[in-house]
Amino acid sequence: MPVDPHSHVPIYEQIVEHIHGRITAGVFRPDEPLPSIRALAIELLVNPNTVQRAYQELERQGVAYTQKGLGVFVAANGAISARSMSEASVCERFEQGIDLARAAGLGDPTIRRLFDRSLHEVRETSSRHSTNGPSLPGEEASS
Amino acid sequence: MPVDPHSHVPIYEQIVEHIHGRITAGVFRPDEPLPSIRALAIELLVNPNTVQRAYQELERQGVAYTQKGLGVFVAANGAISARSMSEASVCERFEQGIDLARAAGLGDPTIRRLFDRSLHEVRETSSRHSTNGPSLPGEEASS
DNA sequence: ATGGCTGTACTAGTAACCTAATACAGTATA
DNA sequence: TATACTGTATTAGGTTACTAGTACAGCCAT
Repeated sequence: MPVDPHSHVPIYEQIVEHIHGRITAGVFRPDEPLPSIRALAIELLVNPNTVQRAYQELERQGVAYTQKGLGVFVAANGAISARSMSEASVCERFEQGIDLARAAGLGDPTIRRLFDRSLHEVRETSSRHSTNGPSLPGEEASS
Repeated sequence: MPVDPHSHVPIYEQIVEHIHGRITAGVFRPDEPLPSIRALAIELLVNPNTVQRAYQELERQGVAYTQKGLGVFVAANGAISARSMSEASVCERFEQGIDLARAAGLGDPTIRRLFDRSLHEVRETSSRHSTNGPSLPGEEASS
């Protein structure tokens, strides 16, 4: 449950990005159901309305589709869509950091050094996310 | 005026990070005055109260100090403080991106590829920030 | 058909961030 | 002293994100 209520990014967006990651990683496969709104709300200690909003966003993106009374399912091309959305989110964060660094007059070598430092720190602190399995088959084929 | 009212990060924090960058880059030097609250509010098209909040935060961090009736000035060790705060902000963004990427099952090579792509894209789009001069003496000495 | 799931919809309330307007206090200069 | 800058403080109002509670509607198994 990687949701941080104190983050500046809205919870529903965190959920959307979380689902993107799960689909990209192959945890949720096309035509398989996502966790029910209520179940995920309980798991994340979040209001069901917040989860619903996230699922609406996923449907708007074409990553998922809804069958009333049955649940929300991963779309046929959901894996591809989710992958590109995931990469976009990642790059967005990277670009924000790079913008900040450039504004501070930092050069590319320094920026790369900071990135490497972050890469190593996250490795040490990566004892969270992944509620069902700590080791997953890491997809390794960038477009 | 790099302030984005539509961003999820509060305007006052954007201002704080902006000032950090200016001090780190040597635009604002120790014991020199920062722009007045009202002047910066006009420049950024923002409410003076928002700028005041940013300046309060800078003072709380020890980056700046206030002399009532005179203005807000860069602290003696403001450059060092601002530099570390800038780097922390940059790394925070990087770590957010890395967390997202790992949650999507992406491996280090892919993550580095995305980072390089971001680095190049920002270079092309870097025709903003820096209100007074496009080229500044780039500090190049990381701790 | 009843019960238990699913998603959907609506209203109300809270908190954070920001805006707006105003008033006050300290400092410098003419 | 008057003026014009500085920062400070207070009150009110708006928007967004989220919470909370409730009610409704579709699907399915018993």
